[in-house]
Amino acid sequence: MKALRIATFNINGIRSRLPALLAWLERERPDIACLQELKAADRQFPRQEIEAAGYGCLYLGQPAWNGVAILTRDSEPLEVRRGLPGMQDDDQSRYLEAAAHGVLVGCLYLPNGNPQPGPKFDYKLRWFECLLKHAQALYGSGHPTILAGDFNVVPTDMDIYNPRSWVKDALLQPASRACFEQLLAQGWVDAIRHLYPDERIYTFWDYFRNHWARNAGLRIDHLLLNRDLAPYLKQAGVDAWVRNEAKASDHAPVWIELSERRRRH
DNA sequence: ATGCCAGGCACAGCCTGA
Repeated sequence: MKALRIATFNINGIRSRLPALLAWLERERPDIACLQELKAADRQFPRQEIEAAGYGCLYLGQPAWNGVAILTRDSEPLEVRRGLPGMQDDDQSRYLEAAAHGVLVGCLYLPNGNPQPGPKFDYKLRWFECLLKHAQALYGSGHPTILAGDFNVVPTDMDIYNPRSWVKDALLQPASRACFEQLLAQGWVDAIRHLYPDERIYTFWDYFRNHWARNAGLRIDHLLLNRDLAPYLKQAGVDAWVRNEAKASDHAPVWIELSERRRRH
């Protein structure tokens, strides 16, 4: 394993946010970047600009909504899968899987699920069940694997500034949290929480109510490592400076750094 | 209980996000 930096970023519109994306790539130089909420059809994806920045890319878009991409520095990602197994008739672009830099990467944009209860929440749980099934296979695959993306789940009350005002939100529902806990029960390591067990760390601050200035955030973007990759985890963090820029996405990038050698067992 | 801000599209008010 070579030292790697892997990031996930819900960009909230890759076309309107392209200058911010390029500035972030240039400053942070992630080896692998998973993007969500492209809000662009494939023919609108800014491939040339991203390649000019030194990144190969795979993308699964659709007009106006959703959309995921995997960017790899100085290389071409090898596509493994587009779409989640069991969701073949899903018309929403939410999952892309690729191999790059010796790692298998699943880039996901889990459904929001609001309002709940209702069909959108049912769809979220159905999608999550398919993810759990696929994640189980990936976990024991023998390949160093990461699941990265916007999971649209606040895992615990420590992952939100104030759960009371969100108690009815799909992101905090016991059923949503139970699915996330099932991922952890499979053995996946939540990189941020593993390295910072007691800290309040957020990845999303909505545009309402001055939440960014008040640091009233949620942690919903996650990087999960399987048993073959977790021993290499060295560092993790949030590029909060991105959220402070003009016309920023409501999410900030989250990243991990892997070391060349195993660090733990 | 609802709107708040923002992107995208049908380019004018909706729909969606979380």
